[in-house]
Formats: sequence, structure tokens, C-alpha cells
Amino acid sequence: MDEQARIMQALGGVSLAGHSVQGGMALPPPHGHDGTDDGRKQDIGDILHQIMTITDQSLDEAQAKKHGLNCHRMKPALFSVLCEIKEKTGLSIRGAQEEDPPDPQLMRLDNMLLAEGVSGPEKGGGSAAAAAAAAASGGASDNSIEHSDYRAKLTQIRQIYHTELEKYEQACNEFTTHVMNLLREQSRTRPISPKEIERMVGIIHRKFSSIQMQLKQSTCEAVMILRSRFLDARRKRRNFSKQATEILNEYFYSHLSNPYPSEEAKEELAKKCSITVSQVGAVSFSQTQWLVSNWFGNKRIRYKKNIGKFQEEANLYAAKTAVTAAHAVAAAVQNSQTNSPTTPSSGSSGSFNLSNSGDMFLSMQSLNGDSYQGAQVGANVQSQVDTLRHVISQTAGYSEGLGGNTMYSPHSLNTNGGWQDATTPSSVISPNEGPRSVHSDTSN
DNA sequence: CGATATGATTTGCA
DNA sequence: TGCAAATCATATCG
Repeated sequence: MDEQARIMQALGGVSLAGHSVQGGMALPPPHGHDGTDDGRKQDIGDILHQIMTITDQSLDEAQAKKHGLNCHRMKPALFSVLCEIKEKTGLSIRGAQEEDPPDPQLMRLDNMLLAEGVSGPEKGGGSAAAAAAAAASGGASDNSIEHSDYRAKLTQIRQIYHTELEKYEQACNEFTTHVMNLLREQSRTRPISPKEIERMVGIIHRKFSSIQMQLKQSTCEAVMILRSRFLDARRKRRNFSKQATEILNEYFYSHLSNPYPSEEAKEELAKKCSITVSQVGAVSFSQTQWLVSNWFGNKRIRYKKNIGKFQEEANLYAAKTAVTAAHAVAAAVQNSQTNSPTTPSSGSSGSFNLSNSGDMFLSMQSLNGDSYQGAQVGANVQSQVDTLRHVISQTAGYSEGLGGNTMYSPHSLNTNGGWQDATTPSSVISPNEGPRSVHSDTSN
């Protein structure tokens, strides 16, 4: 009420330029203090009438009047008054409904996207899918969930998510700028307070964030689907090819005293097996290395649990290894007949040489020993072993380690049921066998 | 179809 | 963090 009076007073005191300029509708002169109440009311009535009829005018006319209004010297004062009024009424209408708390659902979605590595830092290895949350450490995360397919798909989802998000953000910004410009433009002709602009921006942002939430929701769904599919695929058991099993077994039995392949050995084995393993299913290389770890873990535990059951297999592989070694060494000897007999076999150039590993001798001991029961090893194999024994005793000077009657397998395990610690080799192991790093693979 | 073999996962420990 | 042990789940065999 009070405000209205002020407006009217203001309007009354400003002969609206438009009217006077355009002629025809000149306002009555201000009455000042001399007029009666009736006269004043009449003025106000006139002004209101003019305002009301402004919409009836043609666009050009209105435009011209608007321009006239804008140019009027009293316009700023009048405008600020209008702004003030609007501000006050606007505030009272809105009340205190600002500052809505963060949407819990949105927070949940954000957290999940972060955990799944979709919205997090670029390479963060955030594929905390499945169980291995510990895989978060970057670098050589070969034991982590390293399914190439999964990663590829996740990256795809991630990319789509980010492009879409960016698109939305851009659109939001563009729209906001546009609206702000519009409002600013309009603010010259109608009272628009900064608060109002702010509020409008807030509304726009809310609208866009609801769209973003939809995007996040569908991204989450996609990740969940991918994850479940991936886990199913992983859980599914594949059977290694015979070749791969053979390679692994060979390594296992020829390193029976310490069947813990180093990272390099695992890599090597993985490489060797990957040819065959990859035939079973689409298995990336990094995964085969992880399969090797699995295999050795299973093998160790199962071997230890039932050594008797694996005896046959052990002997078989020992013989096989012996044959291979015999061939290799024989070939080497033949190739370098003139060499001194003490020269170590040069056939050990392979990355991990089964035939020359220290465990070979354990195998041979078992084959040669009294307690050997593997009747399935044929005489020809035995003769090969004998040849090998002979050759090796000449070439490497290991003769003192041969001829024992120890069964290698049980003795490779210590009393605790664990494998012999490489740092404390027992007498069973060839005296020449040093710590793990020395005896393994390419030594000799 | 049940038994067995074996690859994969989980859990707990040092 | 890597391993042992337990366990799960599936492929294969008889």
C-alpha cells in the first residue's frame, strides 16, 4: 500500500515522456500541493489507463514509447524503485526455500560411479569391481581384475559418460548465458533484480542436473550389467589345453623344491601357455600370467595334500624332463666335443631352462633311487637318464649329488608342510643349489 | 547322473 | 602383498 502510493507519486511527478512526446495524450500537469484529492485520483486514473492501454497499441507505437521511457531522465530513479518493490515482494513470495540439501540419490550415484572408476581420475585403476578392491594401486596390477574386455567396455562407458556429461554441461552453460543475456536485455525495460537472475540460473541448473542424474543412472546400470556379465565370465571354468598343462607341470615338477615361479618365470610361462590358452577363450596376455599364479596355487596345495596321488605324475614329468635334458645336453656336448668337459652346458640359453635347473637332480635322484616305484618309466627312458647322468656328471661336476636314494617329492617339503625355504636348503637339495635366485632357471 | 578333476574365488595370515 | 587353505563352480569321465 505504502509502496503503491510511492509509485503513484513518482509516476505522478514524471510526466511520462512517451505520452508528451508522442502527443495526443499529454499528461495533466502535476498538481503539486494545490490540487485536491479528487484531482490526484484523476491523475492516477489517467496514468493507469495509459498503462493499461499500452498493450492495445501497435508494436511500433509501443516500441517508440518504450524508447521514450528509457530515455527519460527520471527513469533510473523510477526503475530502482520498481526493482526494490519487486525485490521485496519476490522475497516474500519465495520465502526461505533456498539451499535444498544434496540429493542422497545423486550422492549414491556419484559414489558408485567413482568406485567403479567411471567418474574418478583417468587411470586410477578404479575397477574395484568384484572382490579385489585392493587392486586400486596402479602400476603392475596384473593380479587385479584385468580382464581386457571388461576394461575396454568400462573405458567405453566412461568415455560416453564423459562426453555426454560435457555436452550437458556445455548446453547448460550456453542456455544459462542465453537466459542471462535475455534477462539482462529485458532488465532495461522491466525490473529484474540480480536475485531474480540468480534464481533463474538456479532453476536452469536444477533442470540440467536432473538430466545429468538420468545420465548417471543409466551409466550405473550399464556398469552393473557389464560387471555381472564379466563376473559370470570369470567364474566360468575353462580347461587349459594339454599343452599348457604340460608346460606348467614341467615347470612345477622340475622346480619341485621351490615351485614358486618368479614374476619373470610366470611371464615366461604365461607367454608359453598363452598360445594354447588363448585358444580356449579370449584371454589377454596379462590374464594368462594371472592364470599361471592360480594354477600354481592350486597345484601346490593339491600336491601337498596328496603327494602319493601325484607321485606318478611327478615321475612322469621328471622322466620327460630328463629326456629333454638328455637331448639338449647331448646335443650340446656333441656340438662342442672339443670343449673341456668342465664347461657348463651352453644349452641353457633359454629364458627358463627346465633341463638345467637344480631340481633336475632331485628328479634324477628319484628316478635312480632305490625307492623309485614308477614302473611306467620305460627302460629307454632309464637309459636316457643314465646317459644324462653321465653327461652331466662330466659337464657340470654334480656327481656328488647323484646316486642318493631320496624320494624327491616328500623331501621337498619341510616338517611344517611348507615348501623348503630357498634360503635354507637342506641336504636333500644338491649342494650346488644356491638360493632360489641362483638355482632358478638360467643358472649353470 | 554322481564322482572326480580342476580352474576360480574368497578368506585369513604373516 | 603373496601365499595357503577352504570353498565354489563347472568340465569331464565312467
